[in-house]
Amino acid sequence: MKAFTVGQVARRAGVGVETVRFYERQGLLDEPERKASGYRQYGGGDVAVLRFIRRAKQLGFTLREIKALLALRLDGSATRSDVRAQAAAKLADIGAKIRDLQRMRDALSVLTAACHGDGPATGCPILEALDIPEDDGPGGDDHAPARPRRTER
Amino acid sequence: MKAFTVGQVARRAGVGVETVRFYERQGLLDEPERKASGYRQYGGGDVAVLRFIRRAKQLGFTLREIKALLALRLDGSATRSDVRAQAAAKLADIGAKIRDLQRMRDALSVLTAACHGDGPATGCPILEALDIPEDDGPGGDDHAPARPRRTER
DNA sequence: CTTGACCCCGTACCAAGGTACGGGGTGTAG
DNA sequence: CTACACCCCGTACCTTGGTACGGGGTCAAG
Repeated sequence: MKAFTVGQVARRAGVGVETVRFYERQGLLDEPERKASGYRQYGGGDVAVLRFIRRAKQLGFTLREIKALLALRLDGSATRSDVRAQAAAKLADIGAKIRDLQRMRDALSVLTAACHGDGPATGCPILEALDIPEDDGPGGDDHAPARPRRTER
Repeated sequence: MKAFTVGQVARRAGVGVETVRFYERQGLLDEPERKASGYRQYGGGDVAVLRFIRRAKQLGFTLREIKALLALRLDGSATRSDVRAQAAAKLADIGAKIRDLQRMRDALSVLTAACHGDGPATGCPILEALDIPEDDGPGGDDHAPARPRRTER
């Protein structure tokens, strides 16, 4: 029977010892058996779980979501469509992030293209585009947080 | 001379009062004049800076980077290419993030496509792909952190 | 002069995902 | 027996970008 210490299991999974303890505290990894000395004793399954966590993290899942996936894995009544639902949600999530970033990139590259030459930074279109002149009109309270507010004195 | 209180400047810029104080602490916003009572007094330029910060955040700049951009804006010796350099770095940064997310998305959608039917979750390709069998070979210490380590006992 | 909305300050707290520290016990090779 | 590496535990700390809290002062209207 192979039994690993926390350091061995960490090394096999490619994470740090503190991380293993952290995952245990977060409920991602079951509390292992202990030796008489109090040392944690892990088996091959624990290495698999740690690697699972690593891969899922690489796919963009949060620890909270990974915890749910691990629960599905052990839940006999869970179906594939449960797993697919998680994956689809994460795909939507990733897609939204990609679109956000693409919008940022496009806006910024337009600005960068408009900024040529080597004059003083003061007139640079990038800074100018950011530097919005003060809109002092009477309806100028755009984007104000939704909280109690008096009329401006 | 228009002088605003912190609440007024916050409302005009579309941020919270606490956020204005926070930006001041972070050095993004200069410490304003004070009235005898200690109340901060802002002018139109401060509103512009706060709006600048908002826009730059939308473009994906961190507060640290925005601080640098604000410094460039005021630095007479800064050139447009200084600004372009910042923008280019951020573009590279955003591009890298997009590619990371695209890789995640592709990997996950391949898995999702492979998981069909409605059987027990146990056999689902998504979970199986994550659940890496233990590679117990002699060279099996991949991805170990670079720190002092004894040979495995 | 009271009320209510606003302002002051410092400090604590939130999410996420760990990392580090310090004081102590264990395990084993030499 | 002595090293030395490893393990235990709890707690504090880190990053980013704020948000919340509590106790107190200020300002303008009624």
